[in-house]
Amino acid sequence: MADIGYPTLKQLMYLQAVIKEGSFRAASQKLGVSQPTITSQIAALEETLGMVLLERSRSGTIPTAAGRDLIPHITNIETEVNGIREQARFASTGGSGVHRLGVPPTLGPYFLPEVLSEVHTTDPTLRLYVREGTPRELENGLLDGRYDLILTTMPVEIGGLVVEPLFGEPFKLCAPPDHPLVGKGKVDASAIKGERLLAIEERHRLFEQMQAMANQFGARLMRDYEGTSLDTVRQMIGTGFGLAFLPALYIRSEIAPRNDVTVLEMSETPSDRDVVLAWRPTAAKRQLYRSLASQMRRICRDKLADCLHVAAPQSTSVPGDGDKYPS
Amino acid sequence: MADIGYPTLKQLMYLQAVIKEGSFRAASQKLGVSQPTITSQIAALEETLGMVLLERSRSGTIPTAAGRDLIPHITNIETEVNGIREQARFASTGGSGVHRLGVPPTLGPYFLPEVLSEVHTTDPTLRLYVREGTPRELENGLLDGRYDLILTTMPVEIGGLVVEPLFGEPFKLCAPPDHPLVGKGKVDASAIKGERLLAIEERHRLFEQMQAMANQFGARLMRDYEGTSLDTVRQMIGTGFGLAFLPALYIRSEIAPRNDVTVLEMSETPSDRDVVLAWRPTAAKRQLYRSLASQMRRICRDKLADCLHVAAPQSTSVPGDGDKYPS
DNA sequence: AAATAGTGATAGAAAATATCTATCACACAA
DNA sequence: TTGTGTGATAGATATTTTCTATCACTATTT
Repeated sequence: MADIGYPTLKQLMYLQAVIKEGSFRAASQKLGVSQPTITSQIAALEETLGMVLLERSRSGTIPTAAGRDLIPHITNIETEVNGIREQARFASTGGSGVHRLGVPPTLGPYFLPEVLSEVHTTDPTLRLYVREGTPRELENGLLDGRYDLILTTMPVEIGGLVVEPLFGEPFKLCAPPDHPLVGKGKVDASAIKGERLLAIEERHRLFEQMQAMANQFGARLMRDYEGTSLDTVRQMIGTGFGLAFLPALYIRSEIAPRNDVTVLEMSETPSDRDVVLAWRPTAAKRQLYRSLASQMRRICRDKLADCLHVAAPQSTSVPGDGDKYPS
Repeated sequence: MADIGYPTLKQLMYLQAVIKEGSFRAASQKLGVSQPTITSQIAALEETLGMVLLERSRSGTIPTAAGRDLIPHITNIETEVNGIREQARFASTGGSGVHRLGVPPTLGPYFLPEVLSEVHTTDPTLRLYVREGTPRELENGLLDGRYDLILTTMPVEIGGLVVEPLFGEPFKLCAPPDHPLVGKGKVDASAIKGERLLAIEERHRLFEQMQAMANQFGARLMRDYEGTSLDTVRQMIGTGFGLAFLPALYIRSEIAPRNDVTVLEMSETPSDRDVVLAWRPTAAKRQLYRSLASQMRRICRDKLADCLHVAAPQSTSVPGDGDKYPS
């Protein structure tokens, strides 16, 4: 839009006040500036826009048709500016606002419900907008700003992020109820040597961990029947397809309340997967994120200690993090 | 809303550009200002609002949650500001805009349809928002800015207005079809001496004119049966209640097409009512209004000369109009 | 008729803000 | 190691905003 200049917000507010008060002097008193300020700023506005906006007389002033036409626009602008200021006010009173949290689908849905209620009670102004993605997607999304922080599992591959350990999540061997190993007490590693184990799809980080566990016990993964989700894997176990290692939070959430799958106890347990919260070192709300991580650890210690190994309360950073930003 | 300051429009536009372009330098190139200008203006905005709005790094910048939350507001403000500029552009290309025209209910509905079509064809950007009122209401409304201009009849009682004569509107005597005077040729004034005439309600200027005409011919107004509108008066004439003087434009619009009322021809005719267009001497668009008055006279001369006495093409001002504003 | 009180406009000075150039410190890529 | 990108800082300059003092005019009051 060529030729026509830009008004300033002050000019528009001065015009609105003159129209409302009916005179330059009344408006100047209302706004706390001098009357010549109002006169000159409105003259400048009229020159910028190329329109006469007010009819001036010695008994006061009324808007022209052109001036009147601007009023709805100015009212809308005022509303938006006050919306901005309201958000600023909200932020200044400690409001935490909306933050986008990325989570893996094999973890988020089984962990977040355990903690978000208390997080929200503690800070009603903090709202977490949760979205799922694979660890690769989560890390890339954190880097390019699509997430503000992510819940993920080690290893975090992109350098330079702040990484706060939350807990280690054990895996447990699950079998159909009529499997020969059920009811036989602790299962030795030799019992599943050569056994074919079910697994989730390869694109999940969890697949690699399932692969590592199978290798650890001399078992093999069935590559012909991969589950698209943990629920699918559970269903396959329940219908007698085979055994699988499943994560503890999933078991607690989706298997413990049922009896279609039996959780076996092994004499030798596979390694935990280490769950962490991560964010950019430049994040404006990094103090808030650190507090959030601490709170999540505490809730895990209070409520989930029987099935998780809660991490020690200190952060680490992945190599590449400079001294510039305290984590 | 205490404490929180006001952003400026430029600051908001700088923030929006940085978020969109992904870096201060790209935004400064896009906006044609130097990069330190962007840096310092956004820092000032963050201080005004008390919020960190951007995460800065050496690879560019992304908005914080607080910064992102401002984007819809800034977009709305930009839209409204461009709406203002669009109106300015429209005005600068000769657009006439919306003007509020006050008219008497005994005249406006019978006159405006004769002229507004051509007025609109001549200037499609001129829109007249028509509202009715009594002459007293019209003059007061013009003074306090509720109307931009008014169609009214003389005398204009408030001083200091610009008054452009349009035409003189004759009155004609109307009778029921079976009245003894019907079919008797021209009616002498003596024929209605002592006759009781119908009239409109007293609050209309027209009532005074009907009173004057009755006095002129030695007749009397019926005060027991006043019509609330010209249509009501016509209906009363048609059902044999009596005679009345009615204005020529009303007759042309509402009676000529019917045969329930007969228009008599008198050897002595009553005075016209003088119809004028009036506006404030300070009106920004007074040149437009003068052109409008000229055009209305010309249309009356072209189309309505058989029933109106069109005024000469020059304006007069009611005493009280200073030399300050050309009319 | 004179004085007073209100209006918006103008002139020039002062204050405040915005923008500039030059340069810095840092990180990353070649 | 060098070159190229980023945002930040310092100080100067330019521009804008606001002020005080006063004007011209009109309407009201005395």
